[in-house]
Amino acid sequence: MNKNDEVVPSPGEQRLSRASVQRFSLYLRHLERWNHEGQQIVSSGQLGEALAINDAQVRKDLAYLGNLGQPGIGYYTRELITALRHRLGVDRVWSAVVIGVGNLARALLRYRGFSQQGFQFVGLFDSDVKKIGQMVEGLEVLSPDALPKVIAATKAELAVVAVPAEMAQAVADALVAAGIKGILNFAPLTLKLPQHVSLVAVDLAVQLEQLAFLVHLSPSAPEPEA
Amino acid sequence: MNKNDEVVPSPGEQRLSRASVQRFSLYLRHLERWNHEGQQIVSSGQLGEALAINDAQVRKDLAYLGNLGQPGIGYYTRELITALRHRLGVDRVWSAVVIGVGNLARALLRYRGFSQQGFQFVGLFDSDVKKIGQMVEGLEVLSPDALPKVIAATKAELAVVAVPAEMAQAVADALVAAGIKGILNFAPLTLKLPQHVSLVAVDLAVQLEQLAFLVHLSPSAPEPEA
DNA sequence: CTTTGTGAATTGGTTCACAGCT
DNA sequence: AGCTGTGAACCAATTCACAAAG
Repeated sequence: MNKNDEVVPSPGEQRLSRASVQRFSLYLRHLERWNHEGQQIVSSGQLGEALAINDAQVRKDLAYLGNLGQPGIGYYTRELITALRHRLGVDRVWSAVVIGVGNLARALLRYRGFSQQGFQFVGLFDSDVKKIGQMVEGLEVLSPDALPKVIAATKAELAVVAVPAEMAQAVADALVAAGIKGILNFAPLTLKLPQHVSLVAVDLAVQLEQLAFLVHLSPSAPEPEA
Repeated sequence: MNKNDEVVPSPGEQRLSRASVQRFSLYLRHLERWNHEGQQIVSSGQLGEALAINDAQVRKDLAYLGNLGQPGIGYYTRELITALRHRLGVDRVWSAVVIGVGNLARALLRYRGFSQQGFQFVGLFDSDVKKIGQMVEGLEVLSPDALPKVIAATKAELAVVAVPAEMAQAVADALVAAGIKGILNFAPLTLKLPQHVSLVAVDLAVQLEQLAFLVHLSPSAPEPEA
């Protein structure tokens, strides 16, 4: 089959598998640590071992970043990091608002990994009047009424929804109306969003159930094979 | 088509796709709500719409539970719930310990969804001497030294690891040594575990990066097609 | 007529295996 | 020698499409 004109790999955007993007963040984390430890070169085998995946998989993934690999050598750590950050879109600052000031929100706000990766929280909202006005991790808790103004003023593009399930869809609708571009949802329901708003959902109860299930049907006898 | 001997669906364990299990928890959540609202019958189309997936997918998934569907009718909500809970292994109580008493742990402890699904937290551990002895959500914070005893005494099978990355592998090793069967890991690293211990990992920073990436390459123009 | 259950087709993702570069 | 990049093979998951059941 000739492939001259069928699928031209346009230099800007190759097709990249949903799953490989999941791994990009993980590569990045390991690379940043190794870079920090002074390691200047890294191989697909090393990365594969760290993430417990096949080395060919790693090369396939990294090939999406361009031909950064040096045959016989490996990849230059710094170069990979730069390319990954660029590809993931984290080579710039992302502003995010957080709706729902519970323990989960506090955990997120306090986690310094975010600022290291270029995320900053620029607004904190809760409909509980007892919380409004409080300072939490350096931010004042505001009424959700202020959402449109704050989002417009800060140009926040991302939002974290950490409210009870009953309120989550209404909150999401307000966020969409205010022009937010992506939502990280922790509320245990399936949010309905217009397709131009991106969604990542994390349901902690589902994860724990998942684990229970794995244990439930786990090979209880550790096979005596190396 | 005879199916007598080729792939005998042994009543105990059919092969079930990893991905479909991910969805079982989600089906269960919707079904429980609908059941609560008095809906006695549900169709694959309804479930598919709720989770934004194909209806054939739903039927394939549910077929793993046995032939519960009534052609021309749908599924009986109660029956589905019972079967799902049984299959997921959540038709019993699971005991879990939590290591690392930060905001994330508090969020988990406070979330009532867990107890509703049959999860109970029976031990809370932190190596910070300032936290040891404190009461948190009705549990006393203990030193990690007490892990083996508590796990033996409570027969806890699951553990939630919510400690900083530097400590996580050591904590995991201690949990494995104490006989834990599954770990839900929130620390941002890839834990190395013996294969008889199950693992579910949730990395919040990765999820936020994922979202940034989606927005980064999102079709910024909402296509004017219905 | 509605909805299930499921082979067949399709799509997507992973692993293999090796040519080619250093 | 060692390691990358990638077509081909393989495996897994999703969707199609339709026969069978109520």
